[in-house]
Amino acid sequence: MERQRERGFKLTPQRLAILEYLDGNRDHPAAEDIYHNVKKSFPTMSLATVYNTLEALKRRGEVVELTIDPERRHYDPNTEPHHHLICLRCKKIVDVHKEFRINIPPAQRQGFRITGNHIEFYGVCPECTRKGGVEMAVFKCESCGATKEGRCKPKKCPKCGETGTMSKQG
Amino acid sequence: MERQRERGFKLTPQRLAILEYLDGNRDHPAAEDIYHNVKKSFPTMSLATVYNTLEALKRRGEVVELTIDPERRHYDPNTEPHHHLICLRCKKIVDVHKEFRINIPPAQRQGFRITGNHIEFYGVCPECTRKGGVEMAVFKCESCGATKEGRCKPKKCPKCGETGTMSKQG
DNA sequence: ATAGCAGATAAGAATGGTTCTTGTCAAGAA
DNA sequence: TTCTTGACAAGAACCATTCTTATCTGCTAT
Repeated sequence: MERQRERGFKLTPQRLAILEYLDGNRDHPAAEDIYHNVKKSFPTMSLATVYNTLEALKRRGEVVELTIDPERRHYDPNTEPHHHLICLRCKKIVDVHKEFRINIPPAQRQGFRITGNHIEFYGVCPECTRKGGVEMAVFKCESCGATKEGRCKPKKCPKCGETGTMSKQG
Repeated sequence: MERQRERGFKLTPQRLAILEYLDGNRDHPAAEDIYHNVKKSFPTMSLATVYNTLEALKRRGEVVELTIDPERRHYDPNTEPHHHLICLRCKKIVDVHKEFRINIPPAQRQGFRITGNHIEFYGVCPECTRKGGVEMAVFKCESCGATKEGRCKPKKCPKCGETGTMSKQG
């Protein structure tokens, strides 16, 4: 990811913190995820700044907005064209780094000038497949103590929004 | 589309009106679109009823929810697996009725059990291509009088929400 | 330097699509 | 009839996102 002060994009400490969190991140975080994580090392960070920065990065093509999840938008710092695998159980999103040569015949093209495509593969991730049947577990947040029932460990606490703090309860 | 009273789904007049509006509709309407149009012939219709009905139809697999547009959810009464063409200018969504044989190699599958896929083709629709350059026009709603500037005729009035009421202003 | 400008920030209000709540009502069962 | 169930309308609540406002900071030209 470019980190230069150029074309009216000022690299402020806040933006740098967001860029650093995003850099190499493969979790497709939502704005709130970014906010909560960057806030740890930058307590005065505002959610509006996260949105502003994401908007600027989007315009500069340094981040891609994913509209896979109807609840919230997710952001992908990986801007090379790629596709996504979506777990229908735990809603996890993972990248697919393979080019598929899909040529849509002119008859189906309906006059459109096609410039790109994106494939969403739906399925069940290995973790959820393993927990296969109806097996349920309770997960507790180490940070705020909230609990949640589910088949897979939630990436993010549904209460306090922290990521990576949920662990399986005996 | 099935129109039978079965498995706890009561075919009330409201639901019938929604089903009739949806049946054969190729415009991928949002909940608000359905609400405004059904309201014409059913003035007491509530937006909550539209959402309830869409939820019920979704659970019964009679309608598919599209999360292509980050602004609002769109509903497609065409439940056969198909793909979509999206105009990046006017945000129009049209169906692509062709099966693409995409087999994702096990190395890329990352342990997922794949059950389906959906391809979004991005491009520019024929209407927007025609208006190619920077040409802009003003469109006025015949219903509420609101005006909007743009390259293509908006399907829906941004103010009153009626569809098909926008026409080009001299 | 100093003033002035442009863009960034924090805080919180506003927006708007979706969901929830409440009270009412109609249809079918007992 | 009375009970139960589900649907309805109206509006409140919710929550992700956007907007507004008032600072604040770092440039630039005077």
